[in-house]
Amino acid sequence: MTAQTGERRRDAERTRTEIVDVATEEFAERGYSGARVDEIAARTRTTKRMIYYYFGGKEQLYLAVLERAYAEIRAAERTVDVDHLDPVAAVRRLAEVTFDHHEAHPAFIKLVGVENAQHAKHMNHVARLVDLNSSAVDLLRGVLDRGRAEGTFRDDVDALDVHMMISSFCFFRVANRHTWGALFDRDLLDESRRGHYRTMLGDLVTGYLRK
Amino acid sequence: MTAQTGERRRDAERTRTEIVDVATEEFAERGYSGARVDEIAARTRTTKRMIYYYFGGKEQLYLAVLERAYAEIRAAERTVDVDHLDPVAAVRRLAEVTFDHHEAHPAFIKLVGVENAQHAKHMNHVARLVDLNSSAVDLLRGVLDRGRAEGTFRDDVDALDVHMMISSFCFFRVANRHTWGALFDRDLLDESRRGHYRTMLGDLVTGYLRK
DNA sequence: CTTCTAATGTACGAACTGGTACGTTAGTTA
DNA sequence: TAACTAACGTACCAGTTCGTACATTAGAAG
Repeated sequence: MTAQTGERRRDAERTRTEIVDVATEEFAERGYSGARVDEIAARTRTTKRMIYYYFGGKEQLYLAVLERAYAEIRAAERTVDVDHLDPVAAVRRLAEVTFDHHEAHPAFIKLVGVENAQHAKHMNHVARLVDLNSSAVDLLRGVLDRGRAEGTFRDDVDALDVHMMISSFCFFRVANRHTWGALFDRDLLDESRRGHYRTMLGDLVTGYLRK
Repeated sequence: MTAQTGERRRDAERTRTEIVDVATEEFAERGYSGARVDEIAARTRTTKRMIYYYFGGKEQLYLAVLERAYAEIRAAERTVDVDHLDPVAAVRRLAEVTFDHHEAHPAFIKLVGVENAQHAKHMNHVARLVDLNSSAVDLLRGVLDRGRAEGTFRDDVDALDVHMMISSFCFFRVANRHTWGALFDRDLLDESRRGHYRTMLGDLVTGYLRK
């Protein structure tokens, strides 16, 4: 309750946050079973004991990591404003935001991969996540409705399918960067090709939607 | 050299194959560090000792798994014949073959994820893989050339980019099945939606390519 | 200043896990 | 049938890794 931040040697909140920060990197990089509790502790200014003190165990720590990662990305998505754009431009804008998100949060992408590798069994235990998650799709649905009413878009498309189309392109580019680089000698995240792929995604989606 | 197959108690080739079969499932399901050598051995008709006898260690076994998985999928790709189809139909056919492949080989998809999680560091040690891998893209490039010559396709598209477009859609659907199911309550592999997604992919790609 | 507790650190144990030393057997060859 | 080798099995070790018992301290409360 005091204001002497920065010099306190005991700060529960700070310790918790730091543990989750480091754990996010560790789990993203090595997977659930590959991640080492000792390693996470070592890269923190505190000790392994604190992980068990605050979180209870490796699994609960992973849960905390997952929950925070999703909460962050959904919060960012909610800030997008597309109402002042025409439907085509709005869809393109949404695709670009998703594109940028994926590029800016590689650790998140990796966590999604880790969670899928475990059949999403942890995610089901975090009820809060499901509530958070419709925001991006809801935005998209609104835009699609406008486009249909206007007569610009075909009217047999589902918002979730379009979201999947966009996500898959963005996800793949980040997630499979390494095998793609090894097999085809092309770095999908090379800065010089960034604009090209961003435009390509927009063309792809709007092209599909148009009547 | 004898012909008494089926009753031999000692069959090196059979033992090797069986180990790789089981290891493929184990590595795909649990990841590299999550996979247990003891578990692989237990699910085989032989013992852990044989894994070390034939492969040398966990890492070399993983390499053998990876190499065989890629060899299989590339071999299947090579069998596609698109020369008798017009460019648009041929592209659609290639997309569908990729789509079907991904659906039929979930273990392969998971291995790709596992390998990317490790920055594809093992793949670089399997030189044979890189040679194998251009087949799908070469086929596609030929079709794109025909389409351009014919005037049907835009002429600013790269075959590798189109291949990426197709792969990303197919990959995502299989790889992220579980988180998608948990977050949006939609099973991307549900049989009743299979045809829908297959058509959607074809529309998407051919729509993008057309002038 | 004393007391009390949340927060923190140290040291260690039990189970797991990759790997190996050593012995055995099937099947081939002379 | 005797000798030889590839193929196989058992038992075990050494290092790792999650988790915990126990001791300690910072800082708030009275």
